[in-house]
Amino acid sequence: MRSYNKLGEGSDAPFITPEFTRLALCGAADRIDTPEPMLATRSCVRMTPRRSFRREGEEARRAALIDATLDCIAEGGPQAATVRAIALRAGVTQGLIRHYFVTKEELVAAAHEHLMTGLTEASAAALDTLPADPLARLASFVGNAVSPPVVDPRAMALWAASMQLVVRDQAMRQGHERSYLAFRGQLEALITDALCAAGRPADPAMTRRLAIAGNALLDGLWIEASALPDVFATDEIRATAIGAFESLLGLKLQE
Amino acid sequence: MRSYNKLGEGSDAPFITPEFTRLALCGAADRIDTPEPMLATRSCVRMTPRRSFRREGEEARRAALIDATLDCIAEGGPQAATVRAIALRAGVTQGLIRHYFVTKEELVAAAHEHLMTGLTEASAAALDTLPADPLARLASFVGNAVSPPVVDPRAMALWAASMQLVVRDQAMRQGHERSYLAFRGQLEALITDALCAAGRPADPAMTRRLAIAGNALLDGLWIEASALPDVFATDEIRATAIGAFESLLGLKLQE
DNA sequence: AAGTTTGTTATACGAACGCATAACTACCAC
DNA sequence: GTGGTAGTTATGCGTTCGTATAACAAACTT
Repeated sequence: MRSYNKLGEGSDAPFITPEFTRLALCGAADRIDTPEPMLATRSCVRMTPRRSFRREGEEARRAALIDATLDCIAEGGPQAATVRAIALRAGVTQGLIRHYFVTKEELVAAAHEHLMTGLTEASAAALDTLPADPLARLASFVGNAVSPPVVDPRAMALWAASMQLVVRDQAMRQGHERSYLAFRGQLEALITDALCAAGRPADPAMTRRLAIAGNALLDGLWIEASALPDVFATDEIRATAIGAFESLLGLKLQE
Repeated sequence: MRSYNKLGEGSDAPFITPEFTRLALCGAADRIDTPEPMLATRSCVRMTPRRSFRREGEEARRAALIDATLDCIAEGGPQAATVRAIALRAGVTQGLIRHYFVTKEELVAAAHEHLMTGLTEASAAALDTLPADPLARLASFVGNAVSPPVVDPRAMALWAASMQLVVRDQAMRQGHERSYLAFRGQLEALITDALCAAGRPADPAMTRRLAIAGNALLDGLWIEASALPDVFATDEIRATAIGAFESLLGLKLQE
């Protein structure tokens, strides 16, 4: 009857194996609140056998917990990332979280840092796969930034969750500023190269302003394409982005 | 000793009057958990007199509760918008929320709708105060969209909170799509007028693409200016936005 | 002025939460 | 094989949460 909170919210998710289901039932034992707490564990036969487990390395466990945390936040927002939901998703019991993170807040912070570094690293790594010609390079960079897999509802949800923290928490804001400036710096370098390749002047004040505007354009298109995937065709967003950059720079980036 | 959740998070906020403080203490009565629940209320003298109150109209109460909800979300995210915090902020006790909204979820939905309609209405009303000349009109519209008071960390926090819901909830997504298209439509009309005033062709396919790009540019600049107010000077963002629009449209919007 | 209505307060309840800790067992050294 | 260690599970605790409902009182009716 009472259901103000989603009980067993993930019980029908595809990743829930039978073992996890048993865990979920098992983990709910603190709700049963038995008057006699069954302290005679020695002589009492256990109805449910103790869950078997394997010892994983510390890095593997931490990574699994961080991934599970991000999954929970992406799916249900920060309030859905409870220690029980995270543990269920990571395939462990909730007590283990305390073994690797002294507090849940610390786990969330680690997850956020993992997310941010992953995004900037992915962006940097993508540069290597871009064509060498500066104009085609810029066009590819711009097009990729507004196409899948960069455009992704899950990433968008995580980004929105972190933005809430950014406006409130100074440390978060500093981290966000760092990653923002890093991305904008990449874009500015590409713009400078493209202008030079076209034999156009590349005044630093001008490229800075172009990078600010171009970055905002990419951010906005990324958000709208991720949040409203049905409103645009993928190639429409891509063509719009590249066309806008052509107008901004006064260059023809593609034929 | 235990403080994993912010108890009395707003107890030092300036809007907390002494009366509210008493309410906060009073409202915590369900923690005392007296063994005998003091049912003899008739013969028992009340230690704390019953809080006096005034009957407000339904609209006033609903508006106060909605405002309080938005304040809570803006300050501490969705998880900070508990019924107790909302009621404290609205100057009522928590039971009253149930009298106007059958569930907290309904209150949050009403708050979100109020936020969205307020934003779009403000944007539409601002059109009336703009200059009549189409080019100056577009320039003013663009500049205002990336300057205070539109640029505002509180609005940004609320927007980020709602975006989390947008990617998850279909009804939210439809509402977001509506308001997005409404704003983009305004911008497209301004762009069309500006192009015509300059004697330039205004092909619908072209103005649509310009509106998509221009909207994304404004969104991105608004987000970055709101989230990182220290990175930019206000007039830098403004000048960047107008300059970018000049490049996009191939027009001179200001001298 | 007394009675009625209903907006509002006060209190209680069960569920879920983060955290703490005891019990257990997989794995390693020897 | 036989401990020993520590990674992991199982369980409990106290708090806060959303919701439910009884008690009260401000405003309205007559």
